[in-house]
Amino acid sequence: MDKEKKRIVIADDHTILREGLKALLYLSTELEVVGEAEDGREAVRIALELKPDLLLMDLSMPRMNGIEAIKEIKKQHPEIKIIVLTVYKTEEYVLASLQAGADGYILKEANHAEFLLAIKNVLMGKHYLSPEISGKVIEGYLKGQQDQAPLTVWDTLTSREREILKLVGEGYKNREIADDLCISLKTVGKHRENLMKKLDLHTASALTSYAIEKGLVTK
Amino acid sequence: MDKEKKRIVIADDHTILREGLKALLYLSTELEVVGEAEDGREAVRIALELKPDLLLMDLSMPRMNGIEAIKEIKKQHPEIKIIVLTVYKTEEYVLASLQAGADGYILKEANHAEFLLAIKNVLMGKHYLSPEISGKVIEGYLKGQQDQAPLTVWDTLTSREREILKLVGEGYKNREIADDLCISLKTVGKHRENLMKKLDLHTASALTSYAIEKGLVTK
DNA sequence: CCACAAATGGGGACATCACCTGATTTACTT
DNA sequence: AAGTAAATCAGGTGATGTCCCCATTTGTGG
Repeated sequence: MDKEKKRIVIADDHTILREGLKALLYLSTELEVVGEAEDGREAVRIALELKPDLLLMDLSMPRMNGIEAIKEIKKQHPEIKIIVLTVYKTEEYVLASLQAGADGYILKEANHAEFLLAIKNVLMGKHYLSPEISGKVIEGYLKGQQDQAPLTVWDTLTSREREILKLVGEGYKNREIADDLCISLKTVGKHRENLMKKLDLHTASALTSYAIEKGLVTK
Repeated sequence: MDKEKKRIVIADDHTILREGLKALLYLSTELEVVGEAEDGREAVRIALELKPDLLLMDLSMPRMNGIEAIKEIKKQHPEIKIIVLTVYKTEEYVLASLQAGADGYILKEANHAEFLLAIKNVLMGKHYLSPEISGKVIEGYLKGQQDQAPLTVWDTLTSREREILKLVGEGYKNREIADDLCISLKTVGKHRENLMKKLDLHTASALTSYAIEKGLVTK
């Protein structure tokens, strides 16, 4: 096909999985792993820097979850193909991933062959969904077209607020969050303030509690 | 060393991880993957059937968890070496694994080199624990050998401290906790201080996080 | 083009908390 | 009877967080 190998980046917080995938992809003559990331933010940075052909992305990662990372990357470089590689087989994750711009969605219970098939398809510009989930997604996708009025408090949060909430939930203090996101301490405090107002919570602990309850925290 | 390759079985519910590990181990001339299992029950069956030199075991698997599987296997064939490969880095899992008879414990965030090192050590009859967890565990484990006393940090907490921790986890502030328990604000602060010292945590959020993780919060 | 929301930041008052120094009382163990 | 751990409380300092005020920039939709 191509003379050049396709350049791939792997984003997953489990090093041993990344190394395994590398070894797996190393067996292929058409693919080459050029970078790795162990959290969402790093994934965005590496993707924008290396501009790989394909990005394999886990969903639950520290610091920034996969969905946000996908949005960020796709916004700036829609040509970078992204395949979600996760354990979640429920609709909400699949839909959220697709809406964020993912080109493929495969489960960690997939085998080598399916894995390569997904990569091949996505690199050719097609989409790929694991057979286990494709069924339920299509109906949900079609159904989700007409109605749209969930509007829970959760839905009123901006993506940045969710990002801060996740970090608060992981126990970071404002100073650390500010340094991590390269924004002012005041801004973090402001987001936190807005979060507490929207959620009607009044302590850091309550925010943490909420974040964990919402499944925002990886750990 | 040996003329024959060491025979290894991998038990993990994520196929892609198993395949990745196989590819990784395939690079070694001394190791050979002879079997796989995707849940605990299967792991027991395969292990007893193939009697491998080494078993790599995930902890969270369908049907039967890794701990139970380890106990079962070790009961019948103590000579089969078992390394736990998991995402959990909390003491309780480590201790439970060791008590069940595991010979090694490594995290999925370990890299290739550490992974091979662990395998090599365990195959030579030694034990191996990931550096990230070895510190806190070794003391607790060794200590737990002679005297029956505190096995985990958790066990060093007094009942009052657990009571405060629960309330912290539910998002109450010190003033509220004090009123609730009819004690001084200072006393609540002291308990919190002791808790943080014992648990090596440094923010209210981190305490909350810990409390929830420990299942202390009902809600 | 204008309005609005989202994200960014600053100032400042005040509350809360983290972390240290002590202390006393009670109760259980040796 | 002495020793020890648990639980209670006090004082203090500096860090952190809460919650108001305000502003600017950017993008998106009417």
